[in-house]
Amino acid sequence: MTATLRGSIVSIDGPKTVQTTYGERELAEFTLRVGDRHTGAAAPYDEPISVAGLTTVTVWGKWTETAQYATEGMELLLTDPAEDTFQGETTYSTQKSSYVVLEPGFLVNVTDIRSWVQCPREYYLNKLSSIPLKYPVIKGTIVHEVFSDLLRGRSLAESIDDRVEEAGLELGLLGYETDEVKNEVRRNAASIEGWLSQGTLTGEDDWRSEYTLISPTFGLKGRADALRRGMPVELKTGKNTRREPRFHDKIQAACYGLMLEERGVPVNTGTLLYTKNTALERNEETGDLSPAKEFSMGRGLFEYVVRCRNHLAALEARGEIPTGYEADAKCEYCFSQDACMVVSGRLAQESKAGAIGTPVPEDEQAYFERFYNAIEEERRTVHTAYRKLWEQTATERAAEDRALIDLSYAGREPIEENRWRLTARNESGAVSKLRPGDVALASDGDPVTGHAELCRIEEVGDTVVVTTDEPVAFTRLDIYPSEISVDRMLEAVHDAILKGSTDRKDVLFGRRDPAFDGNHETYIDNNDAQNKAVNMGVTAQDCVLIHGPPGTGKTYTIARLVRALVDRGDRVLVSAFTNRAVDNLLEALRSQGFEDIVRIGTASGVRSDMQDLRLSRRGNPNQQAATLRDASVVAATTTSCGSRICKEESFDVALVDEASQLTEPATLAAINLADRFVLVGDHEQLPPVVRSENELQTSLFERLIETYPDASVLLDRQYRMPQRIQAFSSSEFYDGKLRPANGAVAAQSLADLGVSYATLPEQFRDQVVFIDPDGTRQGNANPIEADRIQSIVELYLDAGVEPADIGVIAPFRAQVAEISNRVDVTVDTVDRFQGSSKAVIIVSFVATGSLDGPLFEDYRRINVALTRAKKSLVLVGDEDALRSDPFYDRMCTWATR
DNA sequence: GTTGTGGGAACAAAA
Repeated sequence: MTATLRGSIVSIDGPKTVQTTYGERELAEFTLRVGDRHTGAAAPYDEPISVAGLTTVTVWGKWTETAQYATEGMELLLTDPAEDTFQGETTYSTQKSSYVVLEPGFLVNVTDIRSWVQCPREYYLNKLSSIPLKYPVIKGTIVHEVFSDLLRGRSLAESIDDRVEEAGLELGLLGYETDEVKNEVRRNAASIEGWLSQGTLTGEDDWRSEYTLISPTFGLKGRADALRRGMPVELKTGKNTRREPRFHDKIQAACYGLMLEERGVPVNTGTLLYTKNTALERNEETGDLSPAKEFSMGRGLFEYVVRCRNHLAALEARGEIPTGYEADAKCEYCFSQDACMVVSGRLAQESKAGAIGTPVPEDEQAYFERFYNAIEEERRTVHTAYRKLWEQTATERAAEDRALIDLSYAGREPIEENRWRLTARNESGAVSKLRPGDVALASDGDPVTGHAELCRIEEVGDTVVVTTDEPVAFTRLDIYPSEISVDRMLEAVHDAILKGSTDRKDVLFGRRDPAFDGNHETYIDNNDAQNKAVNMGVTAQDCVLIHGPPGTGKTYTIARLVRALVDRGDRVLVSAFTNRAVDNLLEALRSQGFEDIVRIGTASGVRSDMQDLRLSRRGNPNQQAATLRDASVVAATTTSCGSRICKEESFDVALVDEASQLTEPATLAAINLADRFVLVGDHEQLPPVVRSENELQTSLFERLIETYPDASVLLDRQYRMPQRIQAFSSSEFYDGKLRPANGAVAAQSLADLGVSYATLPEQFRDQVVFIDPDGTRQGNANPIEADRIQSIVELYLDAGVEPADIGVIAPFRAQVAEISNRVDVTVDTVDRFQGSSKAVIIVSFVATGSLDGPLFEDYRRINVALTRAKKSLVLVGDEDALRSDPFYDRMCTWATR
């Protein structure tokens, strides 16, 4: 147990030089505010020191550099501080065993520390563009996987065959053949195998591969390639014939060493495996044939790592862009020099390497900066979610539905691709936000200090089933907050501004109206707006915005448009935020007889009836690559559009559905890949999902439809709701322009299902009904309201409505659970109901007393709820509470007419 | 104070 002191910085004094009994020494003083729950929460295995009010912390020696980049308001953590009493007050200072950590809540990846040590500017450039599709990278990944397989006892030949085949698509896109790759991997792997077998002979080695480490104290996370006798081992596919490992390679291993020590295991040795070091590459100085280089690591290296991390975290907290001057990088040898200079040149940034080219216009620079900051703000909210892994107790996390705890581990079985399927029982029957297909953290009870493995969920009911690379006897499953969408957004903004054409940017920045050119034809003969939408899509030179309110047949229209574009010879990218929306669109396309589609996505993300279109990464390189390249339609989520596989592709048109639910950068990820784009959405329905409050909340769809109304078309005829139901939505959200497509739609009722209104109580004989059950909100649920909903569902069932035709919508998951326990029909949140509909919809408002809360404040959410019903709509809520808000007041008036 | 989807992370090169 190590004591820690943690607080927010109130003031900073120093660094300064003072005379001590040991001679001249540097010190800096921080005044900290300690003890507040937010800044004072320490890791559970540490002993937090609590101090009321302000306290002084003195840091000595090299820790004083912290004072140079720290600012007031940042958080500071001191481990194992020396306690002193000075003028009656307790003060703290660093001693030999202390670490000073700045902004411990900002989680830095170990690989980011590594690149920061190479050059801070390199770290920044890596954030702007992920590792591209390049052969050395793909080969490196394969060698890593083979290494892991060897540690798990798999045979070399089998592993190489399997792992190379697994990378088929990427290798194919790079123009590589399986055999040449296998040979090269074999050469790398042979040296590892030889070295490994030496260890096995002595029988002393105890191996663990792919070890996930999270550090609450140092604000670090990462996955070590392997541990050998508890010491970190890192694999490098390159060559290093010098005596010493490369410095930044050592740093990477030292990060893992530091995190292992934090868990109470002393670490003094690191190993780097340079797999190109074969007998042919004998070290000239030492004659060494081994690919392995051991080095000793200790306090000095660990402190250096922590100082680098502090510097990085401070710069991020201040929102500054690295210049390269922060460290002593040497630009003349740097492979990234050109990229670095281009970015500095185009964005008018200061950089050690210098700049080339002319800056992009000022409004583009400002745009880049605004979105960069907004995305980084979003990143910090991901970090906050991550931090809750250790700041909250298991019980607290379970109570907030962020984890399933107290599971009983039930066993494991090996499955394909060298993975494991693990099973546990959820005897308490607790529910959580975790859903099948999610990536989660499976642990032995503590995801931070215990053994944890990243997993993918297959099943979460009474039985919990996950798949992992390494087995773990798991008893707990936690939500895993991933930065991937944040990373992809940043990259998309970078690509749009720095690599985008002037034509495209003119439109994005409101400098030129979108152009249309070509002859009009009839594609859809019974709906003018839909036909106009297809025509605009076909004749667009830049972009089209298709506004599709509920039930207006937008999916059908899009599918027709895609076919028209392909008929003309265009290659089309079809995208949306969710897998569900992408698959819906493909369903419409296929129902129109179109099959020339490749679906990109994970096996668990793609709907089962679209799996036949899914392109596996595994397989023959040429074949997989040709399948992708020859497809005239490629479909993927916007996040997948930012993957390195999709980024290699180019399209004539990108068509993005549900575009109003996408942040602007996420939309860019898709449209960056095409010459022209079509956005389809409805900004009167749910907006993008973001945690931070900034420009990410407005979709590109919404911004452009306001800038270029002439490039938009409103699908104004809806096929879903009768006149009575659609009236409120039409007048409140669509200026009264939304109308039923025809008389039959307008007049539809339960009678169409063979249900007689006469069998329902008088009150329910209207298509819109309002019921006030006099319930009380308890937390996010309302049990009395739930009881009433149960009886209403039974009324409709008794009248002859099929269970599959009834849906219940509630604003909160707690109420969804409450109602689900009572009825046997679909019950879900508004957010999850968007895109679907039911004959009978019952809406539970939950709120009583007042309508406080963002869920009720966003009227678009209600628009979604009210427009899901095809025949009958029942609103259940506290009329007094609802009438306290003018919008809900109008809703009640409409419903109680 | 609340809703929600993505997809794990780390993969290379060298004066």
